[in-house]
Amino acid sequence: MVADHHNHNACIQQALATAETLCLQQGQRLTKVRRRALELIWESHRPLGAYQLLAKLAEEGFNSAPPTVYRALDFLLAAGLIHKVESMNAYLGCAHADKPHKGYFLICDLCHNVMEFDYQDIHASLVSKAQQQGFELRSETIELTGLCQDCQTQQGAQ
Amino acid sequence: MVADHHNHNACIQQALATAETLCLQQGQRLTKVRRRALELIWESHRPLGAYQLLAKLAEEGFNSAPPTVYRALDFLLAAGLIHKVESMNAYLGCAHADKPHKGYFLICDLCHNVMEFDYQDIHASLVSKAQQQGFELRSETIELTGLCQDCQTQQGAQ
DNA sequence: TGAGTATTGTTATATTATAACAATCGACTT
DNA sequence: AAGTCGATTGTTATAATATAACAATACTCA
Repeated sequence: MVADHHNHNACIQQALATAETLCLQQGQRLTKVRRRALELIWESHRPLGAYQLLAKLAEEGFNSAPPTVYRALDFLLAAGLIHKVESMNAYLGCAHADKPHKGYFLICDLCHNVMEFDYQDIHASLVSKAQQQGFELRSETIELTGLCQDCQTQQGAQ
Repeated sequence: MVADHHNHNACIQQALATAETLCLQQGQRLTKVRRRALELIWESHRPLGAYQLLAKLAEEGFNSAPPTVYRALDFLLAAGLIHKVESMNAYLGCAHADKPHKGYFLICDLCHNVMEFDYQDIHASLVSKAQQQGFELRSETIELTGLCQDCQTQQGAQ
């Protein structure tokens, strides 16, 4: 069981509402399976693997073949509603889908919770670093692992 | 054909020599298959997939079952002689194996060449960012994609 | 209603990676 | 030189992640 640091239900509802709005604005269709996939990803609150998600969808009567889940994931990624955590092959709800941004993550090696963090200055450094080498930046994968505060405390307590 | 921006042969020899030295110092054995794997990774000069590497090793008479290549890769990763590019599931020679460091990469979306870049200030920012959230950093995955200078030029020329 | 596009269903397969246990090798001891 | 023990490699099987290709259905809009 994960401690509930916040009202997670509310943050799921918020994310879904944002998703509805964005899709409407952009003439994209948030179909049943896409919507439910997004909701399930948010419910997990830590990165969810494609096949874990597929299993949950299957339980609810959705088609259980891989393309179902990968199509939903592709859609949600393209819409900026989720991020892929490359180092885990797993997917995570994006907390700021309304403001296009890169996902910068802190991933706990023990509890596997993930925090998205702010990055304006780091982003600027990276862009300028790249420019120095004549490189035109398109995407950034920033995934940091280590121990979150809770897990440090628990380790110390043992 | 890739333009030869430098004497790549020399840089492979350098890398192999460093590998020999490091392994000796640490009482690790750079066996035939490990040595050849490292050499092949360097020869490609861009990230090489595990099964691509396996195929090359097989051509040369090494065992052609997956564990062969994954064991070699695990060894080389643990020794800091190569990096894994998570966003490509591919492996790359480490240019500074003698100084422990994280791999920070610029990856060209077109030619797939990869540049490792320097990062002291970015590293410092990331550590402090993490600390602000009570997070103890262990590993960093920094993979930037975009267009390298050559590919920008070629695109413009078309 | 019909035509055309987007979405989903379905089957098959590609790609990346690991588990488990047996055989062999190397380094060191006696 | 033979014995021992741990590290390395061989071998078979399978897990985990992801995509291709084409058919069927649903949605949109004229």
